Amino acid sequence: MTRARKAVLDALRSAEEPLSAAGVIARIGDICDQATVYRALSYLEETGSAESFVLHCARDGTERYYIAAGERHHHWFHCESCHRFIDLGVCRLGRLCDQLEREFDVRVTEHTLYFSGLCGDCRK
Amino acid sequence: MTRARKAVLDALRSAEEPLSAAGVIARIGDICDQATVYRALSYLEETGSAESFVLHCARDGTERYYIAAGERHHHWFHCESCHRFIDLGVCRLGRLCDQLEREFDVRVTEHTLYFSGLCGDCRK
DNA sequence: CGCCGTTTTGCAAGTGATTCGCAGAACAAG
DNA sequence: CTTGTTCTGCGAATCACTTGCAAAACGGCG
Repeated sequence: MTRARKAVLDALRSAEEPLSAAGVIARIGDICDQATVYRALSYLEETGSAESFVLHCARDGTERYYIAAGERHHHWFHCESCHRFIDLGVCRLGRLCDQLEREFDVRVTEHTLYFSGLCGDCRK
Repeated sequence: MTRARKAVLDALRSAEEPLSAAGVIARIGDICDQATVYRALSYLEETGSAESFVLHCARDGTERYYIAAGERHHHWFHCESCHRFIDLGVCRLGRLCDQLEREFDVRVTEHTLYFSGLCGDCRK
């Protein structure tokens, strides 16, 4: 693993929430170029060390967010007010996926799911 | 409802699947300008006549897809081979949303969910 | 119907996120 | 150390989408 890729993976691991490319660059942009960050993120995803999803948020626009891959994949809640993410724990769609595969005769290889709204703090 | 907006809404209604802005423009680009299509899509979504989600696909890249709003919102399956969408029927996440709201003390105002993989035809 | 203030449109240029081309740097194997 | 391969930085390009602005369409109302 090269220096740049390691730095990107470390950034993802130490973040407690999904990071956009811009987020990664904000953290380690001094270590390597933004093109390198993008390439490293693609590489990490291709090799299974990271996962990503595309999320649109009013403040930051549409960006792809990355997370270091863990044992099992998680889903996230995004607060539209403070723009933090809350980890909703491991995926609960296993049964639904199976059911849909049977019901619609498809092979589901991946799914994208996230929730947005207001977190407890911002709702008060 | 203006001519352009009506044309865009008709395009969404007559499509049996989510359309990207490019898809709409392919259908009615001769009637109005692409900027108008984008503006009309935003307008339709703001006023509740359409819904959208952002999907990434290997062939077409990352685009926002729109559907004419029906009684209840649906979720979709996207085939990575023929790039067609399959309507998976109305949302089945009601219970899960409620549960997550209680479990994590959040207010879920919207969610994004779609599945990708291979459809029955392409799997053969 | 004609006038006037508001909205919408077309066109062209601008943004923001992401990707690419290319030449030099870092590596890996022998 | 040499050589072939992979990775990086830098700058330019691309893609999806947005905006500024002037002309066109619309909506009331006298």
